[in-house]
Amino acid sequence: MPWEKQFDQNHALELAMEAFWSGGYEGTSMTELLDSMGIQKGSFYATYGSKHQVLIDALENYVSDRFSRFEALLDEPSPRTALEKHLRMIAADACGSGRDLGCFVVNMAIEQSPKDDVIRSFVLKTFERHEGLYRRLLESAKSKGEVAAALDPRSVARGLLSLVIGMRVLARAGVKPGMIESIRDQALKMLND
Amino acid sequence: MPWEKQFDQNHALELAMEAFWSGGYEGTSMTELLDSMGIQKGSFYATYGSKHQVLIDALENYVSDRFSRFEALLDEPSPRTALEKHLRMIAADACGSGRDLGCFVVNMAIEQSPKDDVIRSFVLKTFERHEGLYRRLLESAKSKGEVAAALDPRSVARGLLSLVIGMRVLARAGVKPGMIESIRDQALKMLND
DNA sequence: GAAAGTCTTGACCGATTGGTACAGACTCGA
DNA sequence: TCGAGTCTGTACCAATCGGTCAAGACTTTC
Repeated sequence: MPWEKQFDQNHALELAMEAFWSGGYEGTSMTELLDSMGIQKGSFYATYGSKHQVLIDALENYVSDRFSRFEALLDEPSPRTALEKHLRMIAADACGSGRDLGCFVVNMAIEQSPKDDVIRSFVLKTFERHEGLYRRLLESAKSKGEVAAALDPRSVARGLLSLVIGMRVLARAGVKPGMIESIRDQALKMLND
Repeated sequence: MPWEKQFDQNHALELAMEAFWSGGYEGTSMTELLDSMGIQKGSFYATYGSKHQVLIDALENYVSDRFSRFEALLDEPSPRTALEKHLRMIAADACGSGRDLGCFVVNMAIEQSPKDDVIRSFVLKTFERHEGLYRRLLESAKSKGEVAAALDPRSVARGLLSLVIGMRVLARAGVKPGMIESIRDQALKMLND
């Protein structure tokens, strides 16, 4: 049939994600959002339905993109090394150019979890998934003798998750890289007991 | 002179704090804010000047209230026990009735730090103050032989801060108490190396 | 080339935003 | 008792909020 869309839907969604990530959901007005996406109101509502739906779509894209890389860690030969690499990467992210963005999921956990059930359950699911990844890596490392036999994978996984979340909050708040590096070191130390 | 204020200024500020804490700054409209405070627009602007100023005042009250209790830990005979008590208290808070509030400072770090310089520097100062408290407690514990001589107070202090921040984020997101307890246990373990 | 169908544009909507202004209620000192 | 001075309640403000809709631009199919 006639006339393809004049803009790249996925690309516009990506731009929407960046806008929400940096400015928050309520903090990003439709005007700002449309400017960021480079499309008009009509196209927006025809394509995505609502501001809220775009937030959901953007969040899902964000998470699936991140996790596709995270979960590749499970295939690496040394789970401990993989986990260490992951932690270093997260810390590097929290010092890099986008450091004051923090983590999109964490930002939404704070802003929207208490008022929006859809966001809340998505955020909770994502945190559980992240914890589960850490736990499986730790279990695997344990079975290979790469970490102490006494280590409790579930508890350490949760500790790592909390540490990483805190790191992202601090990065968005604007702390200096030295702070992030200390936290990374503590995260690595957590694998030792 | 004439006519005292018909409402308790400090009490109204306390109510404003609760509103911002739960709903965020931009997420709390003037209408909601005034309803929460139980006063009228005229009184509000005559007394506090602006919505923004009330946020600052509320944040400062929140922090000074919390830290007056936190810093009392420095006077306790056993710094390690004091720190452990503090961590248990924070964890209990994150499981208690106000668990889905999270931490007001953390919430504002996410929402306003990147857009508001006043908030940003206040938040950073507060995080540094919190880190400093942990560090002093750890130094004191170290000098008393309550923690290992090899422990790096600065690094561990930063790890604890990050862990606690993560805990509050997770609590606001709505995780089950078991998660919080695991994180608390990891925080306590961090004192052991 | 005309009909059919999809896309973009921008005018428009009522509601709500944070903030101002002022009339009137009130309490004080003289 | 009567200003003087302060507080409260509310009408009002322009601006912006998220969202709708119809007119027209455009590409395709017949």
